[in-house]
Amino acid sequence: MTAVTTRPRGRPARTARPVEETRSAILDAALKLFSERGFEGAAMRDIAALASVEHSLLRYHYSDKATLWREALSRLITHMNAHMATGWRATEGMPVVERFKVILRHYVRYCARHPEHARIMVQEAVGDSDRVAWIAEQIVRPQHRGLARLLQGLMDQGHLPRLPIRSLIYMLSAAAQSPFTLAGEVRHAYGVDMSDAAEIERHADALIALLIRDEVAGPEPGPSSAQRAMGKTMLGL
Amino acid sequence: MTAVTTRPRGRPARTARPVEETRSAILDAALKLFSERGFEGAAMRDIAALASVEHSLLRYHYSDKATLWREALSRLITHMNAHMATGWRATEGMPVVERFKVILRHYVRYCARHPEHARIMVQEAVGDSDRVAWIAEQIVRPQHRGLARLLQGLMDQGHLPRLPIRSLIYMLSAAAQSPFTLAGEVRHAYGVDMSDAAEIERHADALIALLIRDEVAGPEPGPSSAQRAMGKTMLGL
DNA sequence: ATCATTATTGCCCAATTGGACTAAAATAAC
DNA sequence: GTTATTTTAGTCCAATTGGGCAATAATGAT
Repeated sequence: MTAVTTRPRGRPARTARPVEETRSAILDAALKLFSERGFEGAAMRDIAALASVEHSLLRYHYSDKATLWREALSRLITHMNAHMATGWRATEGMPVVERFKVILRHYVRYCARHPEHARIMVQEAVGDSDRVAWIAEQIVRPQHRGLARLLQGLMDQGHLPRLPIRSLIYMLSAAAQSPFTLAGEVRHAYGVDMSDAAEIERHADALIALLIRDEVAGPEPGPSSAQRAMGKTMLGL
Repeated sequence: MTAVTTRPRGRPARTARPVEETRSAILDAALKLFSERGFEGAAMRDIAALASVEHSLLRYHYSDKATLWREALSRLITHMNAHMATGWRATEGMPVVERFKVILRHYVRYCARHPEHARIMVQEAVGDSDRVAWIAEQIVRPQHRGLARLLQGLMDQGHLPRLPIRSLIYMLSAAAQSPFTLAGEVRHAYGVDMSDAAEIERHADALIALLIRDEVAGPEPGPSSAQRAMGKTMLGL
């Protein structure tokens, strides 16, 4: 009565999927559930199910839950670095303001495509779990270092108000991420889908326009600040 | 053998604490743990322990976990409304820019004192739980309605660039909340305690200066935009 | 004084959790 | 072909989970 058609134990006949693909599927699933439910809330078995794999396999490839989390985030960082690096490289010779605008837009697009990123940051940035320390060391510090230099340059040239750099960095990145991190809320409150490409660009435009408010050019007496502000936005960015 | 000194079942002798205080302690604990670990991650028993109460009592006062969550958030909203209302009332006659600055500072202080608020918004703004819908209806929509009118006025008078209102609201509130929501990260990455009063005011200054960049006054030719930006910040806000 | 209601605890349960261990097929090494 | 290694699945376990329920002291009503 116990064994009628119980599937035999070990490795199944279909090893069509190469190992790396399996590992990647596991990390994808882990990232998704960790970001949606937090570390404790994400069950290993659910991650396994999402990756179409038995839950014991997670422990085979990644020795425990904390390791799985770290591996998933490591891969995310690698992707982010790759994405942002193209932005920095592509603008190497540019005047600093133009460069900043391009990089901002790049960043907004990344936030839109990877809302898990910001969500995990928020979920973990509390208490004293090892994970906060890991994030601060692996992600926040390197990222902020590069950004701080760029922002300092912009302030020195008067393209940005002279604010405490740390505040500026936090305001800037939060402003970039916010509508995507809160995409569910936006959908319910406004009926708008923030994964739509047009919405993404609109938000990038808005962020850039909020931060950089250059004069049109030259020393002409200039119109009222109201008219200036309006004209600016009409230009697209 | 089973019963040696087993405490008798029912209500204990010490009913020193009035009921309302118990209920309030439960909501405090619930808010704290929901914000730190998310809905699924927060265990009823842990909430109970934090409120120094047996876990069955939660089910007596609030029939189930979802109800407890809703009650905790309702009380949070009430507090927020009360806090912000004083800001709005206190500035009723003021010119719109000054009013905006005071209200912004008010909001930053609220964010600093109640980082749970933003953290819960982020954790829930995903998927299609009933909780997202509840938040959008109860919190986001009313709050944004009031803010939108104020921002529209500021744009019309040229104190803010003319951006899509929705984007502006999300950028603005995220920028206000960010360093407090991520306080753990800030502590690890910068060694700074964002609950410190001076840091709170510094961040409020930064936010205000980033958003409002009025001319000093009058139509004099004016210094370079670099000098202007610098002078501005030196003024405090 | 008696009785109903309120506020609280202790104990029970079925389901779920992270993890340990075992079984076995696929693959590579010889 | 045999053997070792890699990769997978199934089973068992102790702990924890949300929720159900009975017991009982405090409080209030009569």
